[in-house]
Amino acid sequence: MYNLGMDTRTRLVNVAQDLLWERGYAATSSKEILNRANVGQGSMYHHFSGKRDLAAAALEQSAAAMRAEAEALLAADGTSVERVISYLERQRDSLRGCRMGRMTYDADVLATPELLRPVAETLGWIVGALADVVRQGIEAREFRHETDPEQLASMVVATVQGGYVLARAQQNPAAFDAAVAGAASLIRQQAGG
Amino acid sequence: MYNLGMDTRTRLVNVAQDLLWERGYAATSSKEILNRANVGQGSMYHHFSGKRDLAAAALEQSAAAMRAEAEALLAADGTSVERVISYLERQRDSLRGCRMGRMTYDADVLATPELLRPVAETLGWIVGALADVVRQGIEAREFRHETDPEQLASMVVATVQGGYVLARAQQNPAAFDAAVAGAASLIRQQAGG
DNA sequence: GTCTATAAAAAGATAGAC
DNA sequence: GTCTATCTTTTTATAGAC
Repeated sequence: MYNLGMDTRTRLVNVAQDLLWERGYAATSSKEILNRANVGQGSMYHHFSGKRDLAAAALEQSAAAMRAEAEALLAADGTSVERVISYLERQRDSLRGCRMGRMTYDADVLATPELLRPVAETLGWIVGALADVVRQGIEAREFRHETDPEQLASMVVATVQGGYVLARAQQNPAAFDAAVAGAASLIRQQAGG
Repeated sequence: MYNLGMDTRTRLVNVAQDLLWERGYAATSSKEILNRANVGQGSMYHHFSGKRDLAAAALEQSAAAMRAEAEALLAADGTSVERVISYLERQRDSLRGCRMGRMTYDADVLATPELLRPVAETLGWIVGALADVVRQGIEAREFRHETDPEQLASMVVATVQGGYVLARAQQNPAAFDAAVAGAASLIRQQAGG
């Protein structure tokens, strides 16, 4: 799974990415990472200064991946309205939640600048990128000219993030789908669809 | 703070409520609860079977409080649209986040039925109560008749939950305010405001 | 009913052999 | 570069005095 031709350092980072997504920072032990990566304790301390340092590398990599996915989605063809809706309705494993958003409820992450930074930057970047799409949509007269791009973009990202919370609470992806459908429906209406 | 005329059991539950909100379940140690409540270790094991049992009592109490707040808000005077908007724009300490919603990113909570139940029930109840308000608004012709009450209600609660995530990521309440304003604006438009 | 003392396990980190 | 052995602290839980 994790040790097919990858070097030790890469395996450690990949496993840490998965465990941070599944269990968060505080609830993930170094030992669990080492076991899953089939690596001895000494190797981690050779490549990293400790658990926090490894987690920082893992979060940076997850942040880059998430940003790349969003970048591809928002740069695709289609009208502005279509691209905003496609961000909302993109196929997601909603019970897994967001690997960046979930970190905001990990007290140790909030208290550790190098762990919080990738989270803040990634979510901030996505809101900004969506706001740009909305601005284009206003110029193209797809959205009403009174539309506040930053507010609409924030609402879209918040709906997705909050949809994860609702779905995980019910252990049912339908709760996520309902929230997203509600947002998409309102956006289509105001765009005159 | 916590030991002014309250009995030991009550103090333990109140402190546990606060710490679960601040740090979650896994990251809160029994010792931290006992210290803040000024209670010896033996007392906790006299009143509760252990940390999980105390946390379950604390979450039940927080769930009841949160539901009571929402109940009061949604039962207030005003049109349906006004009541939905008032839920969105209610004054909140947005950097603190939601004491129920945050638990969905605590792996131990998801794996422990007695801890997950109050979370699932409370968020489910709020979505249902908001959907009822929307249904009244459709009958009163405030909302378009094609409006899906469950979807709109889910979107409203998700916007709030996701707004917390955005605000905590940026450590800035403005991110929450923007998301909520975006949702309120779309709802007012579709309601012909 | 409340306390302290203690146990047993798990955590993060270090030392040093290979 | 990687491993195992060990140390220190913290965590949850139990025992038993008062």
